[in-house]
Amino acid sequence: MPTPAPHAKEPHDALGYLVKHAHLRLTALTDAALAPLDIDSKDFGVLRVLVGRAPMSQQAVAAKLGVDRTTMVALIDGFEAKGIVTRKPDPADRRRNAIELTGPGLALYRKADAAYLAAEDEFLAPLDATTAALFRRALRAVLAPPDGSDRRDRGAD
Amino acid sequence: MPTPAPHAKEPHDALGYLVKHAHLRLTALTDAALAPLDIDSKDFGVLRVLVGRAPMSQQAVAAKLGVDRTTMVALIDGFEAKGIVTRKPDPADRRRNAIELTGPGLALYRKADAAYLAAEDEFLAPLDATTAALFRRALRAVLAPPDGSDRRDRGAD
DNA sequence: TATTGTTATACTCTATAACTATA
DNA sequence: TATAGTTATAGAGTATAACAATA
Repeated sequence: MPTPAPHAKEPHDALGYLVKHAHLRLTALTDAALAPLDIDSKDFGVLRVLVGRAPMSQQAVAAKLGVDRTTMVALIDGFEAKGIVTRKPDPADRRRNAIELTGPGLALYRKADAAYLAAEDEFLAPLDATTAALFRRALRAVLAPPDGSDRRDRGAD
Repeated sequence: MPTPAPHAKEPHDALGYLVKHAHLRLTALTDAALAPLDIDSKDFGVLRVLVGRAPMSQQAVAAKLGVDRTTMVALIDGFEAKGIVTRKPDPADRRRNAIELTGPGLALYRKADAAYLAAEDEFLAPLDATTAALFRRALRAVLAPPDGSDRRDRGAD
């Protein structure tokens, strides 16, 4: 038989579909959880970089998140307007802006962190604790830089 | 309780970061694997819906993939121009286009499927077989319809 | 009146290029 | 010259709205 019968595969079994929709669902959950605080998942990613660290330049934050420095401008604009961060010229190098969480910004982060963790828990609810931990470990393993391979991180949060 | 010291969390520990970058990496791998066939991951998703099934309307394909019907138009345009699918009015309902894989389209799908599976394997390479299977099951579980009022375990797939 | 495919349009997101001020 | 931040612009991707053909 030259042409074996084509078998109908369920598209939803493709790993790409599963991972993509896992991402969509998790983002929807975290966005919804953070919405009452008037921030979204991407904003929270920035807060997470800033918290508990010395003031950073916008470019350093951008690099940590894998986004372009031009993309950071609007994000920091919004944070500054809300009083979440301060943006002052770095005395050591006045080309740089030193970005630092304010008191209210830190308070906001704490609420956001709780909301974010609750959303994570909701996302992982179908898994028992052991499986959830293994799931997390598997994700880390899969993202560990494959030696000798060229890898490019893109995008925030 | 004057505000406990803010702890610096590694942003890359957030589940959202892990899932997002897993998606980015897997997409990069599958896109690269499919590029020699002149298709990408999204095209492959469409092929996967069409293969081994009776001809479908554009809208049905779009719904299966969770995209808008207007988005399907250009995708099918490209496939038709390449001779991968035929697009003829459905005799039963002439508003519909019956989309069907051609012979060359099926041959292309077979090559694409092999390439896609190889990319999946590369993605999962850091995991042993048992963990990889568990990872897949966990993804399915996490995507199981959240509206299911009845929380009962349904034995995986 | 509702639905399928189509087109035109708008919107979101993000990157590239160019400008400024510093170094 | 080179770098950080800013601005304006462009591109990719996808959705919304309107229209023709069909039901």
